[in-house]
Amino acid sequence: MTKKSAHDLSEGTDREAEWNEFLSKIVKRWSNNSDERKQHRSKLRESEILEAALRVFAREGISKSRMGDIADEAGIPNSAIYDYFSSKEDIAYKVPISKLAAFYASYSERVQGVESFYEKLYLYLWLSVDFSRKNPLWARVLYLEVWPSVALVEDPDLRKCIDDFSRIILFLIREGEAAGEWPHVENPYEISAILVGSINQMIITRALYLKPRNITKASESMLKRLLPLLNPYANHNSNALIP
Amino acid sequence: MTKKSAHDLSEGTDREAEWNEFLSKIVKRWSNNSDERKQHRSKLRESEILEAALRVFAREGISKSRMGDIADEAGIPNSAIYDYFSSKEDIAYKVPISKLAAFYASYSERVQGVESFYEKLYLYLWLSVDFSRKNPLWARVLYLEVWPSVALVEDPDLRKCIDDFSRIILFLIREGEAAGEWPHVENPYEISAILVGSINQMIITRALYLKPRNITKASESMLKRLLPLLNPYANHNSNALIP
DNA sequence: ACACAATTCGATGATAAATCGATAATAAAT
DNA sequence: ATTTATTATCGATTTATCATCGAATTGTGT
Repeated sequence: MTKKSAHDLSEGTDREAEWNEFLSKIVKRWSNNSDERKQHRSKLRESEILEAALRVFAREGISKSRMGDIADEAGIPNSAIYDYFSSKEDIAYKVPISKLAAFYASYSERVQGVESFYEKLYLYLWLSVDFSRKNPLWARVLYLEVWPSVALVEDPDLRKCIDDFSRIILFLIREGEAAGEWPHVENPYEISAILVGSINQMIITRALYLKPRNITKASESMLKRLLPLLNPYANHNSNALIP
Repeated sequence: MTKKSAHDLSEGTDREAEWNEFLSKIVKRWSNNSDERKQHRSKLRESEILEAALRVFAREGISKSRMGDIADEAGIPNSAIYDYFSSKEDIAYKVPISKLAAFYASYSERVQGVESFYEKLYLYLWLSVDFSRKNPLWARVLYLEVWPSVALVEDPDLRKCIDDFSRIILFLIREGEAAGEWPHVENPYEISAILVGSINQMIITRALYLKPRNITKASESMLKRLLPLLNPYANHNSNALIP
């Protein structure tokens, strides 16, 4: 701790408040999507199309998926898709956003009560693996097709939504440093790249080859190797954290 | 070293020979592509199309690139492309293969004389960054569009070619262990995923945002952090290695 | 110079994305 | 309950791009 201990409590609370605001902004930004339709059946159909598209994209890959395939999968005529989405691109981008929003919301909920920034960070990465395990079709589309090429993408929403993933990590690294949980981080981008790259690589490998079989265990092992890079001297023990 | 020292030399040589054969097989497999054309102008045109396609893919992204764009870029009529490539997919996959082959060849040459497996591994990863720095258009297409989705790809050549990238790393990890350069590696796939994922994440970030500015320096810093994961106790110094 | 093979490219067909407007379903107003 | 206005649906059509084919052109060996 480099801070004066007299200030620790209040500063800690401020920091906590700042973090909560930061996170809830992100959650809110992506939560209330597509509330523009007036009739109920319409909202229903929109999400049906999204889900059908997800299945088709995961099966065929985005580029080989035809609008007709999606329409067939949803049991509607081809042209009906265009009543909801302006183009194939449009639908390809809204599919991942809708679930990534759910991920942010889920994390926001589960991180409540987690005290240290180390554990917040651990939970974040752990949950991203867990979420992709529970949504394998989505993971396939997002990690194999959309994420890598996000900058080629024109849709600014999708881009922001994915950029937020790393923004959260960088925020946590900085806050943990400010809170004195680990020493000064020379290059937060480097450690962030290591964390995101390694975890995503594991998710990708799993999506492609079904290896490692038990990705939860594998990711826990990996995180316990990588997070100590933040503080090589401390001996964090987060066994108790993960449910 | 756990080996009997009486055998060190001969075993080392065997190991070296095995490694050389392993590597040269990979190099050879991808080197002599497309020597089927009889006339010289034809070979020339084929590579002109490939280069034009690379420029267009890097500019527009593969899915938005039209065959007409590639034809215009190469200054030839649309249909001429089909004299060389069977489809848009076909050309999209041959573009990355041709340069990845050059990377393997380049590594094979430069690794000659490098003694330790630690240094061989360091050089490999370092060179992959350097190669992408020198071929930014290719890096953009390979890392952002082709690599992640390689398993969705039907072309078995491309898939094998990219799988070889990780195979080399795994081979080096195992050989380095067998040679006694580091202790038993519990899960080589984990460390391989960390190395590949982190380095690729850096290359991707560079391709997308031009950050970090000096990717060579950044990758050296990253590798010096990550490779010690192989042997937390030793103090390798590879400063002298990199030119 | 000739025959033969390799290569080129414009015309054309096939496939899939995207549009449009007539019709149907729902909600709102009286 | 009936009419009216709004919203939603879908078949027919248009547009764009991929891909093919074969006649014309160019290069090669004798």
